[in-house]
Amino acid sequence: MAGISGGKNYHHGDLRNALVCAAVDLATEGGPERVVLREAARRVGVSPTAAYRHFDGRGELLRTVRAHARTRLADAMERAAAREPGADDPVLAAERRLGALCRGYVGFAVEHPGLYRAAFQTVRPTGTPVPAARPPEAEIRAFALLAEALEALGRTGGRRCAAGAAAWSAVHGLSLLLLEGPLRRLPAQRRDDVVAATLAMVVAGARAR
Amino acid sequence: MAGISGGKNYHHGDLRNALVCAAVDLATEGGPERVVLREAARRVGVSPTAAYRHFDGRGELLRTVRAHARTRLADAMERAAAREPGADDPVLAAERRLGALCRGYVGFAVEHPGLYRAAFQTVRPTGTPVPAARPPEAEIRAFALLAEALEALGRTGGRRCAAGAAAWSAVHGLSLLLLEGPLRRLPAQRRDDVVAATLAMVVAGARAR
DNA sequence: CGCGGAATGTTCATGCGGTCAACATCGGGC
DNA sequence: GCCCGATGTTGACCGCATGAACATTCCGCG
Repeated sequence: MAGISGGKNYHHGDLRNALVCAAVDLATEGGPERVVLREAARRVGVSPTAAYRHFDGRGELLRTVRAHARTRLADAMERAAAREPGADDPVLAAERRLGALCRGYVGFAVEHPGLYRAAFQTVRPTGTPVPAARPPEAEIRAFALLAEALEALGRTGGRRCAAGAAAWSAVHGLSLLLLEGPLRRLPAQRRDDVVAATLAMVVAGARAR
Repeated sequence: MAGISGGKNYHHGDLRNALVCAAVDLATEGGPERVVLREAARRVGVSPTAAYRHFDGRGELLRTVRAHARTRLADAMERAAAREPGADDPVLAAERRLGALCRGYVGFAVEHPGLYRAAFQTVRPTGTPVPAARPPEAEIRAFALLAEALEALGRTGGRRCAAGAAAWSAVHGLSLLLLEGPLRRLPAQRRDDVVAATLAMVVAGARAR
């Protein structure tokens, strides 16, 4: 795993970065709950408390992983959309793009379950204060991509955000049901059926608007 | 909280039950991650290890809470559907029922965030073996309710399960985004918009089938 | 009626994780 | 060349899960 952000160069050289990479690996392997300070430090070969020079604690480490994971998710969606063949009909093209983005979303979730869960699971580990209020989903590119695709699909009834959130709900819920919910361990065939049905619902919802 | 299942009557009298109730309370207050053996035991006034006479460990306690939460969710959905006025047109009635079930679902999630999360969050606490494979979503009444409502709505193209899962994905994803996802802290007005948009998508998906 | 085993709880101990305070070390600027 | 601050380390404390050994209580059987 290459460096993620700029780094220092003192004793270790690049501890913050190294810890983030280790933490991302941990999340990839076992989801956010396995992102554990001591283990990250261990993997980097440093004492547990060293991390406190770079992070406010486990919480901030997790938040950093989350940002990373969200970026990778959006990248995966864009790659999926880029692979999608274009179409002459702009509406058809827009529908295809929407579908491809959704498939990219769910595909990422299925391929990197741990990382995906880390991207959204906002479970504050016991007694953490509620974070400051921010404009809701502004910084989440995955959402923006869906909302844009829906907008391109035509009249979203002035409710661009709501429509985007609906589509997002569908792919997010599907991903979680498949990953850690009751649909995990669904045979591949039926899983594809479910994914197809959900995509159909999303597209139908966009059309019907 | 009244008893949930049959109980013993030895030393404590009804320890298993008392522990389950305490655990459900904990989940209600702070979600599954706050369902912690020691605290449940503390609340019941018993030593931590006493719980091991009744549960295999924290995991089983959580599973019990989960079953309880799922039942309550389905109950809430049925209550919501029962409150919904009927309609002469059977299709309209079916659509109304589907909508009511979905609102009941999301409403339960919003009203009892912790319990709702406990109902589905299947995060095994580090290194638990994968549970035995079972018929996927058989025992989850919430899902069955949605699938039935969709079926009543007409031709589900032989893909009853898939269609149900799609609807389920939508309400589940919506609930989680609202609860612990990036949509939490959305002002009430916009939240209603998002819920409405999602329901519209579900119904449109059912129509378009 | 009373005894003995099983069911139920308790105490003690181990190991892991988060976090803090005090201490050690290194590196670069003066 | 020295000193301060940035970076790490040690040691300690606390909560949690869990297992082993021990204590207590109940209940059925003789």
